[in-house]
Parts: sequence; C-alpha cells; structure tokens
Amino acid sequence: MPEPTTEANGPSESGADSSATALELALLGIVAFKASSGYDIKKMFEETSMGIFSSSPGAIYPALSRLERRGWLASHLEATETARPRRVFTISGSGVAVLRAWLEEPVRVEELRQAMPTPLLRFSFMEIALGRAAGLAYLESYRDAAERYLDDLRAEAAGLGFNDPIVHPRLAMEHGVMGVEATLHWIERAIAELNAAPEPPALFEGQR
Amino acid sequence: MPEPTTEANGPSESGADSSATALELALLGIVAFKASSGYDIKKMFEETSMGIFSSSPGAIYPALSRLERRGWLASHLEATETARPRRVFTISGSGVAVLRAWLEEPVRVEELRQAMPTPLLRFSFMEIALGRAAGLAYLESYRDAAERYLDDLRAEAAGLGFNDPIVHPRLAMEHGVMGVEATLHWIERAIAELNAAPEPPALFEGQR
DNA sequence: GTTGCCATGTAAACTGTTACATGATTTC
DNA sequence: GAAATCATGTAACAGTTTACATGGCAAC
Repeated sequence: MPEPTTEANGPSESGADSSATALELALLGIVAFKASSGYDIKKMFEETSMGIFSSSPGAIYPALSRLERRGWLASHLEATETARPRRVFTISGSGVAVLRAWLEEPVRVEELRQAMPTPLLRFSFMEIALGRAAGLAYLESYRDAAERYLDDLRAEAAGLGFNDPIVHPRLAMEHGVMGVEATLHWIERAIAELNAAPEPPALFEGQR
Repeated sequence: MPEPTTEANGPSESGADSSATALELALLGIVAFKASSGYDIKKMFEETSMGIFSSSPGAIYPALSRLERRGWLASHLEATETARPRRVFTISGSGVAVLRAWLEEPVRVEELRQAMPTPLLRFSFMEIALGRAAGLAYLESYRDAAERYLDDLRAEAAGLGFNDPIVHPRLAMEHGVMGVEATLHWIERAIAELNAAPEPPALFEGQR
C-alpha cells in the first residue's frame, strides 16, 4: 500500500521529489538504525515481527537500488576475500531528511482503519457460508494460533535489552503482546456468544 | 499480498484452478453476502472498517472482471432508463466453493504476524531520529487518532442490528473496539514510561 | 450554471511475486 | 559428498496506483 507520504507529487519533478512506498520507508528506518546488507534485512523480515514486509529478494534488492539511485542510501562492498562480498547500505543526509519527514507526521485515523487482520475478515464472512459449528471450530483454531504467536512474541521480547536507553522497540513489542491478549479475551467471549446463538440462515439451502 | 490460498498452483491449469489474491477473496465474500456493483464495493471500502482494501476503481473493476472470467461471479446490467446502468455481480456455485475453501482453512500463525500497524512501525523507528519530546508528541497524536477512530467504530457498530440471527459481523466489530481500547491503554503506559526515560542517543549529533 | 455525486471503465507506470541462477562455505 | 546457509541479483508476470475519460443527475 504505497501511500503518498511527504509531499503531493506534481508531475515527477527531477530533484528533491519525495514520496515512497511503505517498504522503502521501512528500509530507510532500518538502515538508519544500523547499516545493513540486503541479506541482513531479508533475515530480519523472515524472523522478527516485522513480517508485514515481504522477505523476497525480488522486493528487497530492487527497493534498495531505487533508494540508492535517489541518493537516500549509499552502499559499499565489504572486502571479504573468502565468500561473495556483502553490499552494505548506509543512510545519507537527504535520506535522514525523508525519514524524519515521515516520522514527524501525526497519526491519521486512516492509518488505524487498516487494522482489520485477515483472520477476522474471514470470520465475518463465514457465518452464512459455513454455519455455527464451523464458526466455533474456527475460533478454536484462532485461539491456538494466537497462543502460539504470543509465545513467539514473548521470546522475541526477551531478546530485547531491558535497561537500554532505547525503549521504543520494546514498547512497540509490548503493544503487540497486549493486542494478542485482547484478541484472546475476545475469542472467549465470542465462543460463549456463538454457543448461545441460533443457527444462521444458509447461503444456499441444502448445502453445508 | 497475494497469498496462494487454496491449492498449490501447478503451471496454471486450464479448468478448476483456484488461487486468489486477498482482494479477490474479499470480493467473493462481499458479493456472497449481498449482490453488489463495483461502485457499491468502492463505497464500502471507503466508508467502513474494511478500509484495508484499496477503493480505487483501477483495482476493483479489473478484479471483478477476473472473477467473472473464472466463472466465480456472474453479472447483469440493471435496467435503468435514466442514468448509467449498474453492473450487479452475483456469486456462482463454483464461486461459493472457492469462498468456502478459503473460509475453512484454520488460522495460521503467519496471518497474525502481519499485524504491526504503521503507526507503531513509525513509533519504533523514531526514537533516535527525533528524540524524547517528539515521541511524546507523537503518542498524543496517536491517542487523538485512536479516540476518533473509536467513535467511528461505535457509530458503525450502532448501524448493525443487535438481535439479528447473523452475529459474526457485530462480533468482529467488537474485536476492533477492544483492540483500539487496548491501544489506548498502551498509549497511557508508554507516555508514563517515556516521561521517566532518559534522552536517547541522537542519530546524527547536532541535529534535532 | 457549476460543483459534486452516481457509475463505469481504461492506459501507463510502477511495485511486488515467483522462480531461477550463481558460487563459495559450513554442517551432517 | 549432500544439504543447508551465506549472499547477491535478474526475468517474466501479475496486480495496484494514479490519472484520465465519459456522461447524466441532483443540489445550491
């Protein structure tokens, strides 16, 4: 979802045009925090809770090249005689400016509206298509998944230093934990309500 | 994010191949619930909490055409002498089968991992780039946005019938409300912690 | 009488997905 | 000696974004 982010873009001015996809902005943020190679970032997207972004090389490497072409990142090959050299990216002054502009924007309501997760979307659609029993089974699979995810998050949180001067990443992780806990509470309530509710009308009669 | 959803797709078999993008599956679900035109769906994506999906006509109309080409949807022009006729889509038997297959899949942990919302992503990046004061200001704008969103959600929930035999959409909405309430609690806690934390190291000295 | 809504659709440019290719190094 | 990991990248394809086009109708 590539939202226009900093300025309205006229017909693609040459020099200091600045609009970027979510992936590009995330790459700026990651590289600003720590100089990284494409492979570093790929692993990060695979392993951490930043799994919103695709870890496919066909997404990451071209995006890093674009950012370098625009002058927001710079790269140099690390001298290693043994294996294939790593291309390590660093953020530039103009890159920092673009990143800051993105971070300085206040939170808009529309950003929150994107929150509906797929499991919930499927849940809202399934009632007339599958009926009560399937809804209950689905919520149980949801609970299992949420519990496993909670374990993962807690393991990841344990890896973060607790007395660092840098606290935002830990706080963000705690937000994730609270969100999953809220989901688990909701699941229990929803199970109770579904047990009390009558069978819904069927999408096509005779089926199910 | 076009996940392969139902079957592994061999080299694009002719007949009953079934894999679809998130948008396409959502369209199946919406049309199954109620026969709709492209414009109906566009408005729904703009106005309701299904705002995960793009409301641009260049996304919706081609997707509906694809679904019709595959035989999962059928369409007919509504006879209106006055204005431009509406093309109304209905779901077919094979469409229902594809929808059911998607809905019957148990929830996977990876679906939950996609949860990190952009406001939180920005929050985790901003500490060294902008410093303490900016982090606190950001959280206040986050609180404002969350409160306004909560009002919107409650207004939307009020529009849903409360004694329907169909309960899933209302429950899903309540999940949304609980999630935002959890976010608001987190924001208060985070503000308290940031007030107690020392100034973080700067990204580039002298700046900020 | 002009702005805004209803309602459809298309075209160019871009981004992301999937799959492939390469080659050295470590682990079993 | 096979398999997995490190590490980069490209090519074909599919889907989305942005912007444009059309035209009647309602409201102010």
